[in-house]
Amino acid sequence: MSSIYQVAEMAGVSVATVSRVINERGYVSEKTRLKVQEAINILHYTPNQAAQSLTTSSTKLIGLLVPDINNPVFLEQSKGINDYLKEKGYILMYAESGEDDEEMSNMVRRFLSNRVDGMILCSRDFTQFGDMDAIIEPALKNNVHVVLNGYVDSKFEIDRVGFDNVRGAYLATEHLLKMGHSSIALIAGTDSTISEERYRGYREAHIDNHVSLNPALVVKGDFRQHSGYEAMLKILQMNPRPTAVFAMNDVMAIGAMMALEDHKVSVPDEIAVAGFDDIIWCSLIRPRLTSVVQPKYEIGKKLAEFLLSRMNESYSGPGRHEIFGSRLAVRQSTVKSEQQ
Amino acid sequence: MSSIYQVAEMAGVSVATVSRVINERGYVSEKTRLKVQEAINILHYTPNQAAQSLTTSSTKLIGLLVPDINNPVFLEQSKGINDYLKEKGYILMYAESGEDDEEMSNMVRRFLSNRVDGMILCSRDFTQFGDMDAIIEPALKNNVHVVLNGYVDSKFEIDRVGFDNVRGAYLATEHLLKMGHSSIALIAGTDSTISEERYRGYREAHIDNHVSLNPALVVKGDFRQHSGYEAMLKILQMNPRPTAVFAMNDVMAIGAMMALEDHKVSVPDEIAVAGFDDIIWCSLIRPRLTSVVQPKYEIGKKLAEFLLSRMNESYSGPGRHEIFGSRLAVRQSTVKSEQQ
DNA sequence: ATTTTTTGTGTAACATGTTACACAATTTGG
DNA sequence: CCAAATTGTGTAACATGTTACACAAAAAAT
Repeated sequence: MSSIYQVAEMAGVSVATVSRVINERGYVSEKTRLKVQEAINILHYTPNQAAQSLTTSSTKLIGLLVPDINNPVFLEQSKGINDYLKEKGYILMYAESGEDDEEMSNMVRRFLSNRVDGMILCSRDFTQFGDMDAIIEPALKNNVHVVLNGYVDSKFEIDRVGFDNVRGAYLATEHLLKMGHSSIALIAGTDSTISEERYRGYREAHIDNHVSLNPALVVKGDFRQHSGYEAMLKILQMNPRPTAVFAMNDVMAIGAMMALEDHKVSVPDEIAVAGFDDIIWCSLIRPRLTSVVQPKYEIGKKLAEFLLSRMNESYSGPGRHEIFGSRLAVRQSTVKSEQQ
Repeated sequence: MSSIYQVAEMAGVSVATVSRVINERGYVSEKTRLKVQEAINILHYTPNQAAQSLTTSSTKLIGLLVPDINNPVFLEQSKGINDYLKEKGYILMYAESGEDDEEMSNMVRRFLSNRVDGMILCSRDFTQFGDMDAIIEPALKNNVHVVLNGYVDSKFEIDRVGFDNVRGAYLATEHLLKMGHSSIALIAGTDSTISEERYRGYREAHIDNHVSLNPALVVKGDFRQHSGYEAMLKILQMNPRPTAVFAMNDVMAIGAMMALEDHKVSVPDEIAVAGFDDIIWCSLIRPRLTSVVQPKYEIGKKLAEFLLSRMNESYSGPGRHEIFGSRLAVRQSTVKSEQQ
């Protein structure tokens, strides 16, 4: 790999001059500039970002940690982050943590070791980590800013971007109630703040609409497709059988729909189904899946925005907490054909 | 950000000793080791990878360039790459090029500037770039290895991993012919090697099965969903109307199916549809989409494998070219119910 | 007890850039 | 035409690590 010294030698100038040419800083005569430029081209020289960042102490690198790259939710969020950051000259360093405590800590350390200028951590639920603060402390103590997507109680002043899960679940449940269902099964996710909040929305909608809650209607899943399938099998056994199902995320809702298909139960005529997240699959599957719309792209963008404003110190106050609102996309899976 | 000097000072030893503790190299007494370890913990010190890579001239970073992170094909491929590389201690630097010449060149330069140890470039079709060699030359001239996913004529000895498009298209077409269709419309992609090859498979299957080709049945798309929808509208106008459609990728096939749905044409009874890539959506949509299976994950893995073998010099011969074989996943979209 | 070997630690050079400062060559102004 | 201002270039220090080499202390061998 060629270095600035080789370029300097080939051009017959000092390294300082080469640096000036590259960074277009200070005085350089046209004649010299051309000589240097030519040497650079011949050697295919590119400045070593590592060495560069030693002096400038900025790498233009942002660490992004997501639990699962394959999950459409995080994917779209990443897209929002990437679009915003790329434009500002930053480049992303992706890493997958798989909702694992240890792994998460490792990747944060790895980011620090690469001297990222900042990092964005995403998780379905940070509360599961015994001590989230311990994970991010190394970053903060070294003045590397961190923003979070999700739920945390932190003693640090940290920016977070979240989503109004209570309201979202409320909307979906209310919609089902308004469609005349009074027995709505719930496919829940793993124990987490996110699940709790979505449950709360489900609950409140019942209360506000004077429909009594039946704990027997709650079946637990793990946010993955297969668990949705399994949960639906259990629901089909129930007696009396619920006429509607609300799944805490789309992937489980889709699993549930597959179970219904396999058992020749028609959606929405016999059982209506609603999901959460509004991933792209909702419009692909038939009947199309009613779902709570989460502005994933915008959430990503906001995360990036928060981070950058911290980094360039245009903001340095207490931890901000932006909660994005919900909207329900009503589709075929909850609207009987004669009602359409 | 704390440095090795601060650790050394706090522990009352020299930087060399701290370095020894961190890298577990050379002799260090237990007592000293503990003192240093403690200082590291207090300061939350992490070695600066940038400085480290200055001396070791290895960053453990691999650049990965894909045209579109949102495309399920590249996504799964990335997963294969990531899984393989992560295990070996490498970390990925993702970048999106959007099938753009300029952008691609930029990102390669960016990778070099970050002194990646190697890079993997993916494209649907490299031939579209006027001079692909010019893009990768800076890397190769600096001894940074490059592997490609796709089609290129290069003067360099470069490893490539591809897929047998001719055979894949042949299988899909043959299947449709065997199902009794003699008039099969083709939704083609943008002009590219990939399209040419898939066309060749379509053509050869016709010839081998003694069915005459009808150029009027070919409609051009751009590999995106909407173009599949539009193409299908044109196909529906044809007279006589074809009884089957083969789309050069799944995304277009799905667009086509949506058009058929909107026009209440039943699949596969009135028109059979087959796609290419076997993305996850094939199993989500109804009827399930018959598609050519591309071992995306394995292709990603192979790319990573090729790269690493070049990097650690366990291989340094001429450019390898691995072509993965095809298989057809037959699903509902091409098999009439009474035949099931 | 002396020599040899092993263990433990520090000094200084190097990897690749940036940049403050010094100095020389031009150009400008009176 | 000479002082002042501007322009052009080099030297050397610094950023943060690794490591060869030197040297001292402790342990083992004779």
